[in-house]
Amino acid sequence: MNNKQELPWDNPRFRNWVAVARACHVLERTLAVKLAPLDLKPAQLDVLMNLYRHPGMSQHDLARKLLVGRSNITMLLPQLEARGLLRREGDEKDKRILRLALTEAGEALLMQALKVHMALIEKAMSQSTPEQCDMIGDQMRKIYEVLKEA
Amino acid sequence: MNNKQELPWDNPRFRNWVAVARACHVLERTLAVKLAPLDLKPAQLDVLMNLYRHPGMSQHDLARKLLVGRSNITMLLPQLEARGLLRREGDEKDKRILRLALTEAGEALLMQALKVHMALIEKAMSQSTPEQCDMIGDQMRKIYEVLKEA
DNA sequence: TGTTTATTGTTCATCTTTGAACTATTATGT
DNA sequence: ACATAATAGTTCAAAGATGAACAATAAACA
Repeated sequence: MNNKQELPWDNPRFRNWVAVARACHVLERTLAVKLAPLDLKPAQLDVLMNLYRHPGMSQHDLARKLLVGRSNITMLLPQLEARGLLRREGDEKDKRILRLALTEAGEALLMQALKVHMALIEKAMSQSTPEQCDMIGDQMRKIYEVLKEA
Repeated sequence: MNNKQELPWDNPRFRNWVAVARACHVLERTLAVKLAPLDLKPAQLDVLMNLYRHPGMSQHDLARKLLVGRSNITMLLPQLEARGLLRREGDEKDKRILRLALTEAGEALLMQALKVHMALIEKAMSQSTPEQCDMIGDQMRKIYEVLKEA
């Protein structure tokens, strides 16, 4: 009669992870709306953020950071480059590599977008104490490490 | 000289949320890989899960649950229906509405997929104590509530 | 009742994302 | 040096997601 295995919904880990996924999804969606006035999408913001923190990175590095395919980057960058938000220049030693960096305009737009992003996250996480917030971050970093190489 | 506003990366809430988003992303990606043998994608699994828990729901309800547009559902369902995983039958009282339900085959496939999903989540969250896990879930549900109506 | 407004689901054009195949370049191993 | 592997980036076709416009139906209300 035991045709129904223990159902996932009875498992706290499952239920709680579903909540994580849902929260992520709404926040991403909301961010897209709030970013629209800047004519920027979340994926593009991710690019700008990474280039700000790691100027000179290659497209391959960027793809790995963003957890997307290389071709995705290839399709994504020309739009941003055409808007004068970033530069691509070939590495001198390794002619396969394109080094990426923000322009002034790119950095300026990033700062505007970060205000929006920041405000949204503040609002979302305003319910958590600093300790809770850090604990969440710690756990999530562990999850990332566990799954990264799986 | 204060040309750089306080940078988001100095803000714990920002850093920690980035970790949440990254963890979500890898888990989703990993799930897609592990689900491939069943010829099922995460989005399709979401559909099956919701129909299992809420049989008879409409496409509109499903779209809201999944946080996607109605047209997305319209494009998604025929594939699953053609595979005999679910039924769509018109509501008798309101002829606009299509009521959705899993078939036996759909339920069977769902159970297989849930094993995979469950195992992945167990692995990911194995580092957390039950208390931490519940706390994370509670916070995420709050975030969802805060953003849902924003 | 009859008219207006809302809701459900579909269609369609557009944009994104993806992965495989390809070119060019560098690294490795004999 | 030479052949073979691996790597960076691009191209392209296929699949997915999105939102606006639309048809059918139901609700609200005069």
